[in-house]
Amino acid sequence: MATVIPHSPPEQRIARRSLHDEVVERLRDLIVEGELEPGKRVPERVLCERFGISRTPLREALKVLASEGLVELLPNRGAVVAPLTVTELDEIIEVMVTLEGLAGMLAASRMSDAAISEVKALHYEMLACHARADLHSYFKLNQAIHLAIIAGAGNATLVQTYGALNGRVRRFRYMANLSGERWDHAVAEHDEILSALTKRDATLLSRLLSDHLRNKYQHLKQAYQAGVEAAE
Amino acid sequence: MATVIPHSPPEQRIARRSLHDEVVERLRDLIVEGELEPGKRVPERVLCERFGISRTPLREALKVLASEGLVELLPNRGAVVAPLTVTELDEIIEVMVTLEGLAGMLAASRMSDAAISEVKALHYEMLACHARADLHSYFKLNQAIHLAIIAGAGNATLVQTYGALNGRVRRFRYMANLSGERWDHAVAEHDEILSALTKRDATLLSRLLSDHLRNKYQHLKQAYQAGVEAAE
DNA sequence: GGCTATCATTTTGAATGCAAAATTCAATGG
DNA sequence: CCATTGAATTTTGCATTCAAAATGATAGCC
Repeated sequence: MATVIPHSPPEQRIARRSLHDEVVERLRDLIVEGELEPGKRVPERVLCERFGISRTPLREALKVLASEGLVELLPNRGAVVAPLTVTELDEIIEVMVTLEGLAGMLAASRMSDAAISEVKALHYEMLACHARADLHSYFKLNQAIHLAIIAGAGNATLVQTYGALNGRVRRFRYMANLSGERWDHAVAEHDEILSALTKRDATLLSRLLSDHLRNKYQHLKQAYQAGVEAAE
Repeated sequence: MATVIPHSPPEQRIARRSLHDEVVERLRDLIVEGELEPGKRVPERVLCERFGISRTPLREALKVLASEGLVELLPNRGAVVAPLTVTELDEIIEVMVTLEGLAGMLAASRMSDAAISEVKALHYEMLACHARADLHSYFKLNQAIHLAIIAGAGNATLVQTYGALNGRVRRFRYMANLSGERWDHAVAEHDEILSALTKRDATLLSRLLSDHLRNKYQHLKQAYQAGVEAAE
């Protein structure tokens, strides 16, 4: 019995999109982009009507998203968009920090020059957004840079694992209203990151990426908790 | 809009087991324990009969397991038990090594004395199995020790993430026929691990756990590739 | 007036049914 | 004899249906 295949086949990805997969993706987007409020119940009926499908593929999609941690299924009581406790958030970030570190370590040696150039291009686009104070585009490019480096590690499992965690926290991370000072600091960190990547300094890149995410989250959390207290 | 809940609720886990969850678990076990051969097609019909259920909950379970990477769904062509390429295996281990390192770092400071004592007990049970050359029980206890340390990190997300990856490779890891020398070495590494944990030396424990997994896999892979070549 | 109990309605969990795609297998032609 | 084609059968994808649980509403009681 061969449990492991000696080397991977070409793996064409032409696979026709099933209705089920379509729904998983669209529903995931709705949740990740924050269009569906966390903690709110999501009756199957309204989603069916929204997507124009029957309950069977919708329920399949809900189970999948539940296993990803994006929705919570209450037995006999339907689905709710999974709320994040700060504890869970801390935990997820802790793991993501580690994975970013791994990505940096690997990407430094494995990324092609072309891929590094692309990151550089994204970086300068991001600087442009910073200069224009275009927060939304800045976030998009920021994410793109991080995902590019993760992908640059050449480890599909890492990409997938990171992606699953990222999906759970992205909603929260977009909430940040960067103060000018913090924003400048984040940009400075990104400069260092790009520099380390260009020099292919694995240890440094790894540390910078980990620290960057830790810092980003630290400030996000402070801002959030200040907001909570102000609201009370 | 509160995206994050300030602190976590008691979170009672009395939830009645739905038929769907039951099937996910049983099917996962069948795959992880190697009872279903990788790469083999799994017609819905035979699984339905095996579990005595209809296709609806079974199909839901298949989608979930597909999202965990344990089965592959070929559109209109059913499910196959996901085969592991050596590339994927390398990737998964790379991530698991990192996560073990994180677990060690955290567990060293966060585990309770009682939890450490339990690990110690498992360790000595494992030594007994080593002495008796009881490989199967040894593997079980080995897994239990690693899972206990991962759990000792006090990070549910880490447990879940590690568990998902572990499920994909466990089948393969059990295949190992440890040579006497390698087995002795693994036991020696475990001694060091227990010592570092007892001393709560985070850095050391982290490094030992990472190295241990890397070594274990390295040898497993060599043995496997030797086996493949011998079979040719 | 407020609270509980009972019943109607809605919603979920799972089985069944139906159409489309894939697989099987036999027959035909080279 | 082997390859190819095409119908019969099986299998999958999704919709529909049915039963059980939960929700909401109304009436009765304190």
